[in-house]
Amino acid sequence: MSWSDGTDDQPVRAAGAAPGGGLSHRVPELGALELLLAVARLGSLGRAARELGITQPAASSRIRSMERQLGVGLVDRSPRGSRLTDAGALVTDWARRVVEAAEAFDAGAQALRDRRDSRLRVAASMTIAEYLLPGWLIALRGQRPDTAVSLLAGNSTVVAGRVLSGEADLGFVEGVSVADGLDSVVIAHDRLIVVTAPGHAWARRRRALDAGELAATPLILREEGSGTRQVLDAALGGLARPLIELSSTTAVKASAASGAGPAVLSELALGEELSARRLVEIPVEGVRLSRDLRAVWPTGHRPAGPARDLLTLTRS
Amino acid sequence: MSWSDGTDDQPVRAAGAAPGGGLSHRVPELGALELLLAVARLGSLGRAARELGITQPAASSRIRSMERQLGVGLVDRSPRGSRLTDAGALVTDWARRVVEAAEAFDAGAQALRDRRDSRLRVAASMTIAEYLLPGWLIALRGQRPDTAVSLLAGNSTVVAGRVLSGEADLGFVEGVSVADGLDSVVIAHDRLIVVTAPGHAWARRRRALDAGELAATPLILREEGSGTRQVLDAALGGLARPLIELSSTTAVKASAASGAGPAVLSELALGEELSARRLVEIPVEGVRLSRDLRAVWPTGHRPAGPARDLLTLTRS
DNA sequence: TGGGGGCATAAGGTGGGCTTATGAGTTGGA
DNA sequence: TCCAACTCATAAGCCCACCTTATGCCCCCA
Repeated sequence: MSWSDGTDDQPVRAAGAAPGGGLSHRVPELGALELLLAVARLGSLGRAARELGITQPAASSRIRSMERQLGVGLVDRSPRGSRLTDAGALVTDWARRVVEAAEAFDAGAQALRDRRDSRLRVAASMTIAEYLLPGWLIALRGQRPDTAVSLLAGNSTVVAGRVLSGEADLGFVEGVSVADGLDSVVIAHDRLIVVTAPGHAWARRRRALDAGELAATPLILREEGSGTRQVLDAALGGLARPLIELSSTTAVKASAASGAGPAVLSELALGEELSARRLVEIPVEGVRLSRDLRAVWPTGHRPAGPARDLLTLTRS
Repeated sequence: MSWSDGTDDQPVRAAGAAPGGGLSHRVPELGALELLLAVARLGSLGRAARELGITQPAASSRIRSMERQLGVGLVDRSPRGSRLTDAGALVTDWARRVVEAAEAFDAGAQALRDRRDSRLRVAASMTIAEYLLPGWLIALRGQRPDTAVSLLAGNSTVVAGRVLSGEADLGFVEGVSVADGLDSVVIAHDRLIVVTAPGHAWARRRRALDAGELAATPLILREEGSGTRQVLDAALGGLARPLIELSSTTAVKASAASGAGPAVLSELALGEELSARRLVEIPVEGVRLSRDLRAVWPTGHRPAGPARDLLTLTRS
């Protein structure tokens, strides 16, 4: 073997596409990615192994097999510790994204268990549960690690019912009206955005779209009955014309990004697509495409304890 | 066993936080998440199994063990196929995020191998390689599945050198100046953003910050020498005052989100943090915090073939 | 010069996930 | 009416990936 001295600053090298199929055969398991992050942070295979509760040989072998799998050296080993290579630093950044998504998955899934001993029972609409709640739960766990949270997801009616009946301590709903017997506070805004592929003609417009143009143009949309569709129909007066109707937000994004046409999506569902310019936002004026996201609780029973902690987190 | 009829619309239930430690023990492996997505899309365990190249019993067992692991039923089985439960739909949405991050990881890692047969050799600065290139590679793979891409990441000087020497077909750099002998086109803008936790005093300001205020306030920053730090120092005239210096973008985000103070970060590094309001943007005026991201190639040798395809993808 | 921290290698155990083989429920057409 | 085709579940067995323990080499420093 060769102890590299860790000072060679040769740039990262890399190459080629492969046949494809079976993502999990080409991407290391989550445990290996976690290990890589620990090595990057702690500067030693052994320390990283201890932190994850495995032995040093296990860590050594796992990093090595990850390097074999990727075909790239990730770590410069030396008798004084281990540092990432340039390629390793890049891979670690990409790995961090995967692990962060896994953390959000974990936070959500934890709350999806029906546990009687939970100290905070939350009811939330689908959009909020999908996009916002995992992040809140991670933040709440950071502040109050011992707070067990349970989540019930449903439409606004279900959420209101659970909160009113005391089966949930705090609710989160989207929509303009709030059921009788509930107090609420606006915690965020769900804005619908018109997007196209960067190459689309609208991406080069200088003027904002108006309601007439939007209503006259066939759009890539979620199916009728979806939340975003309802808001759009209401804003346009029930006139939205579908170019294609798709059943998942992901399919709509993919279709729009491939240039099939303009799409309308919640800004919560976009994010990386916009910053990476896979999709670009088309300004719109004269159309009310936003709705409030609200926390709700029984009138007069201002949230206290863990519910108050969560509410504080979510408010601007 | 019981064939559920798939029509019971009871809402999603869920609960509680757990001790912690060992993310990979609580989150299913990537292969299992992929399988879940395939089941959701195809509506049948068997079809999903065939698509992934495994047998139906393997798929059945894997979904079942995932349900055990998460403590939540994900799929309603019936003799006519399988549909997601409400909880399963939510879990699937979260899983999709993980798999998308894994796809970006894969696209990047593929390109990080040193392959001689690659048809397109790209050199890119770190920021671009980290945040933008994986998405471009996924898009390029969608259009030209047979194009093998190799990636070399380094600073602007290295990138320019490789492109000039013909070792790279196309380069991507950040910064104001372009080396002699290179033509370039602006493909995107890297804007630095001032962010704070939502509870920070600045989040309630009505006026935009000016250069003086920004220079006078200690900020959470990347270490000296980092790209974002250079831009900030240049914009402020070398005056940026660090409150804390951290060595990774992630650490800066975490620190700012916990309320330690204002931070300055590339908008590429933010995204979900902003839309989920873990961080909020503070408007700034009178300071030039943006720089161009450019594609570069040897003067006169306009990119052709795969390089042209990639260039087209990246341009607005 | 010995101790401690770093990493690698070798040998052995265990379990998760795969396969094949089979059975049972539902649907629809011969 | 019954068989073919689809769905999923269960059982038995195999194999490999990953872990552990035990050991050795290298380097630095007191």
